[in-house]
Amino acid sequence: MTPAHKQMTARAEIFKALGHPARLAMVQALGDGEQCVCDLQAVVGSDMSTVSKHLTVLRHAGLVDAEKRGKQVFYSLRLTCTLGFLHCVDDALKERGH
Amino acid sequence: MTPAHKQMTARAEIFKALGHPARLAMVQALGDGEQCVCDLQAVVGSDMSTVSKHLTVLRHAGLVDAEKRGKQVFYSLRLTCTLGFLHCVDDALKERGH
DNA sequence: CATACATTTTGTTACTTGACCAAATAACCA
DNA sequence: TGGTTATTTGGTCAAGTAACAAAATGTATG
Repeated sequence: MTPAHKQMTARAEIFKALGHPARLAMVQALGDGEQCVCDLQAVVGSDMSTVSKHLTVLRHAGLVDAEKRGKQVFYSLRLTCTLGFLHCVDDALKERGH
Repeated sequence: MTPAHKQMTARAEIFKALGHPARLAMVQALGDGEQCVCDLQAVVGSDMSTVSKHLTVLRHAGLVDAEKRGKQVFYSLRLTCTLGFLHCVDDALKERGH
């Protein structure tokens, strides 16, 4: 694998991690500050185990950080520039709406 | 499906489209200006039919535009803010490298 | 120590994706 | 028109992804 290809693969991991509605919703929620898994489950509404797996994907991609405090695990947004790009994406989607 | 969920799904389409090394490489190449499919095939090095399918994904996501001129089809970058986010992603990856 | 609680891990199953090949379309040229 | 080039489409198959349920882990509290 060439270095250029390696770089593209590393980048793609990040986009793949963001390429799911539930994970995007969680990233957006984390824009307001850290949240425990239970909070995020309330946001996306799926099974807790499913939510946990989604968070693992985001964590491995380096998009979020996890910190255990007591019984709970708190997640926070690491790659905050994602929020800015989300904004641009939304503008583009809005335009297409008409 | 709630409107919020619908919005997340629409966003996710865009990230999914970017979640592949070949498609990212093509988006980056298009940052320099429009390119025909043959140029993009040279960039990613896969079968032309594979490249064409990748471009279909990018087009459906609204990330690129296509215009046929003569025998060739020229693709151009539509969602140019992607390049800025790519830059931020690269910075994050660079940090992690050390 | 036993129990309850928050989260993760491990199956299992259905579904989606990506690669290549071969065939189809579309535009130009002799 | 017949041939050549550029691109897309359809088929097939292996690999990856997502959901839920059940079991496992780790941490506080009675």
